[in-house]
Amino acid sequence: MLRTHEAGTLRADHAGQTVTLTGWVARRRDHGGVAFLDLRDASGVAQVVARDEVLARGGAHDVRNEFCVKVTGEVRERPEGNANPDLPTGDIEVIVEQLEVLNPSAPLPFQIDERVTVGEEARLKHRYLDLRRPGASSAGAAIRLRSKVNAAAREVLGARDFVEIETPTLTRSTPEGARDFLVPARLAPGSWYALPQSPQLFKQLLMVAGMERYYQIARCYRDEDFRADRQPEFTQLDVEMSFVEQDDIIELGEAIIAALWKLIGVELSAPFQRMTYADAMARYGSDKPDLRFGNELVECTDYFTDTTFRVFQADYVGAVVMPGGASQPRKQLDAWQEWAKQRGARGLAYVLVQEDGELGGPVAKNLTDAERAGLAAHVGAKPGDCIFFAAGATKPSRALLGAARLEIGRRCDLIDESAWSFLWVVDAPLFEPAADAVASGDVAVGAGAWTAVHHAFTSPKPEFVDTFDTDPGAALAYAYDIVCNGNEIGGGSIRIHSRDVQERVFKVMGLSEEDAQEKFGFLLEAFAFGAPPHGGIAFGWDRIVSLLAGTESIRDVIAFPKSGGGYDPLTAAPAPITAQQRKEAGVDAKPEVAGPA
RNA sequence: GGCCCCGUAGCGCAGUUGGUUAGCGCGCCGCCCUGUCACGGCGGAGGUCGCCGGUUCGAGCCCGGUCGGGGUCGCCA
Repeated sequence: MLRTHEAGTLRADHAGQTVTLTGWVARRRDHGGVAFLDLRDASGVAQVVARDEVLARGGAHDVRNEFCVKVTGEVRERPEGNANPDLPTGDIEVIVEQLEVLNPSAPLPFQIDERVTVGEEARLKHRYLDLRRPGASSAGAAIRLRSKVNAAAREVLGARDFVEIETPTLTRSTPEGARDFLVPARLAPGSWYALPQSPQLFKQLLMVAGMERYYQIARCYRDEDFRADRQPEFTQLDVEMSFVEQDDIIELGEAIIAALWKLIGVELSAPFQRMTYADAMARYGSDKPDLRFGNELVECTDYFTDTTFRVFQADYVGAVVMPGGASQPRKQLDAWQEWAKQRGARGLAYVLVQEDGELGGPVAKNLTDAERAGLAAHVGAKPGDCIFFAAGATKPSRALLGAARLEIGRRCDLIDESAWSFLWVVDAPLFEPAADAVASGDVAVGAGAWTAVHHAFTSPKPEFVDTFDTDPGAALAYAYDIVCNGNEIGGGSIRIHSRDVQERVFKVMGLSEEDAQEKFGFLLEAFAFGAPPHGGIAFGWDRIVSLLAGTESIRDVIAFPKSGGGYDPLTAAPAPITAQQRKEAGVDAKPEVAGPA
């Protein structure tokens, strides 16, 4: 090693020792006759003092920020009154005897200082400098935490005899949910690999292979539009087990999550709360409710069952209360309408509960005296509150109210930011009407009236095995999602292992025998050879690390993230290819026509 | 793809109703400084105001378009 000690580890009991440190000049305070350098390495910072002959020989005056240097000198307790209580190494300093510049630094594109704010674009373009920035909330600290998170998960899984197995990243395009990234196959012009959206099919094959307990910290690829919490390549902790039931996977999931949160000093008590999908939707208008605060939706359909107000003559009427919302200025209430319209709703009806208990707002005068009399009590509103209503089809109305609940939680400061709320959402429907999926632009896998909510290999719960194809709308999936503070951080299911059930599921989805063979033939064939009952789960690793690190975005926990549009500001990828590359890749090969168009 | 916000010096930002030479902090360069710790002092350099077009006597500012970034909804089993 070029050094004998790490800068951040020096303490008063090192006094008298001659040490050699290596690192970067974090800051210099040059007094002419004496110069102080803060020398930073990964362990922290130590003050280095250069004086007299070292100064005279030159060097110390010329050293600037972020020069990479090697310093040899004696550790000394700082003179009386000069200790710095803000630094772990503040009691000591190193008196330079030798200073060697290992590598100078060009002027920096931005300052490497935890106090200075720098825009994300600049930080990503010079990510290696961004990662060099110190501090507990720095990007570098998040990346280091991520490594510990990986290790903790491996420890839990290793102790339970899980096998870590890598699966291909060049694979076949299969109709899952998202758009595939495609890679041209040079040796088969006109044919393409796809990057996996997840190792789903491979991990099921590994169960057929008798591995019994598989996991992988797997990179996944989905070619979809961007969001703050989305990257075109992202990471899952992917797990699959044979001979298990839902409770086994849930118990394992809780053990992993508990081990991760222990890293940040949080002791979680298992088992976590469970809630049915139906409950979550009814009470929170979301399949991933944030339980750090209450303020639940209130069902009002029955309350208004005989109403004369036409807006409330709907399949569903629900409400959510905004505490203290009655005092919002008109402009603010109008802004809520805009907010609702942005979400595709017509608006957001509201009633203001005045301090004297009278109801105000445009909706109130459309209600009968009897409706007005009991309304505040029915929804649990107090004088001074605002009641928001949604009426119409059940699903979108609840979604709107759920979004309003979250917005109210934020605006009214109802969320306990120090709390960790974990829950499992279970008993989701197995299918949804394909019309819903098509209406929302989804690409239905099959041509049927129904499409899988989770994916086509999710088993119905045992009690629906006989009836799911005669009454698809009622069937519940043997699936589970884990939710933390309103974020879905993982989800999985017990898979179908029976040929018969799988064929019936495909049939409900309108997937013909031939289609199924064409798309998943290799999996179906594998299942013919004594496939064991199995199930698993995948955790959204980036989001989990982001929650643990307390960062706004998953970008902060990825070493080299992409910015909007899938662009990498550092390498400037994606980039054009040469004509030669294009020719070799076979990108322009004309596929053979399969049949009449 | 829809909607909203932002592009001014290397970085972070200000710039009034459209009006003379576009400012501030940090950083950068030079000189000075022996106990600082976000050291300090003096001096200096650095700008096609994202780009194209329009309105105007005159545009950083107003209008249209475009590119880039961020957010949000759609989408993401």
